Amino acid sequence: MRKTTRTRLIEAALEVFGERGYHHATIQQIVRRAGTNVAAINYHFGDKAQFYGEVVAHALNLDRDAERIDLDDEPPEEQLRTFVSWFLHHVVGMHRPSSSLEKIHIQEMVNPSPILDTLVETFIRPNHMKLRAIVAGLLPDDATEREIRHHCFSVIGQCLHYKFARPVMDRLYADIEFTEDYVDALAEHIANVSLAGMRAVPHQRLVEARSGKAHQS
Amino acid sequence: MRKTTRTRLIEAALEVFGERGYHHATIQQIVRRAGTNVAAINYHFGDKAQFYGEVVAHALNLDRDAERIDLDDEPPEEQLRTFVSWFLHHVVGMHRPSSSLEKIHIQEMVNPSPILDTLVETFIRPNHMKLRAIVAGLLPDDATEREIRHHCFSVIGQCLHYKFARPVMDRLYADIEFTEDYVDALAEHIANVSLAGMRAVPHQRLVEARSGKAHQS
DNA sequence: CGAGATGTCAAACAGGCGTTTGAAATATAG
DNA sequence: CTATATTTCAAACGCCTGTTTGACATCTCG
Repeated sequence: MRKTTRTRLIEAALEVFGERGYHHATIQQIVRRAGTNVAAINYHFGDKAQFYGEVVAHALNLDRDAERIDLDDEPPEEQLRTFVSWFLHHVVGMHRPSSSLEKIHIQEMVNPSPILDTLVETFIRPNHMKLRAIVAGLLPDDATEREIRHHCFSVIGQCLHYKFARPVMDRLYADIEFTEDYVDALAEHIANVSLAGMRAVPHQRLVEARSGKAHQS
Repeated sequence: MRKTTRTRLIEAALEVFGERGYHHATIQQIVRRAGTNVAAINYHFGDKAQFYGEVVAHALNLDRDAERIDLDDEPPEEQLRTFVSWFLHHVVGMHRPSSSLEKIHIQEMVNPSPILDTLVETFIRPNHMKLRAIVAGLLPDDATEREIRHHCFSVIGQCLHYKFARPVMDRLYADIEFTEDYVDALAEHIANVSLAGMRAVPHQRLVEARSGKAHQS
């Protein structure tokens, strides 16, 4: 049995929404890629917004079945390295084409649509909590919520920069090529910086305590 | 003498382009804020693209006269802390309204227009080179180009994350408030992580050398 | 003053967008 | 097979872009 128009639309829309984002993607582009015409959107999904909602829901279902990283029996440092490498390769998707859900994830970050709430709860928060657990295991036991948060954001921020700042990077340094090996090296660098930052926390507290006393006296 | 329509247009456009970005900003919004009508754009600037070009050029001129950070006689660590704090407060612009040029800088990163080339050469590269000099001073003397670059991107990436990921952060943690004090704390955190990352470089080389030998044997 | 250059404005234009329509094609039942 | 429901399609609609037009107002200077 041939694919229904409905599924062809969803698959085409996954690509187009991933490439252009919700606002920039046009219904024309989607239906052309799906081999049908604009009225099909209205017939099957109502309007563009509802259509986008169903497309994201479909992508989230696909993702549920996808391979997951598991890093349970590794030491915490290795867990972080694995996570960073996975995040850089898959979510940031530098050398191989990343999945459509991850592309939409990126698009929603820079141009949020109402669907972002669902995306955060279903996709982003679980991944964030995974990282949070790793970071909490690397920081001292009495680390505050805020400290854990900040170190998580440091990790993610370093990774995402290579996605968001690509146009600027290419102009600053014309010779960067994001081969698979280079992304591996990037992952190692980011993990090293992050681990060093977390290991330095106890020492920083001493420094702060000292300057705190200096302020008081 | 009252302001000419031309300058009123440029000033209004600086705000609107900074808020919405080039593609999302409409001529209607700009001329309404400037108190004139759409034909003025065509008369004074030709079309929207040329208009945007002159607006950015104007913003770059304004920036030339703006206050600059100078961090010559401070120790390298303090230079980095000053830079991070300045970058977070001004470019990322978290608590007080950032300048229009910096808003446009952010907009162009996520949705590049042809003007990005000029922006990189005139505004971004100089700032990047300033950071590069600081980072080079903090790394070992034999640090490679690539190492310096990566540590620069780690610093900037951590900072910009608080701009680009704000919609997601607000949903992950509803209670974050970006007061001036909090941004100061963020700046300290980012500088700490980055400095720890750079100080760890010699140690990492030992580790790599060892694992390199292990691979060979 | 008053003619010519300069600046402003409301209105219309062309093009792209999402959406709707009504008829034609296809599939599904009785 | 016939009748009914479902799905597809080309065309048109209304809306909002950026752009252009031609008339009108304002300023400049001999």
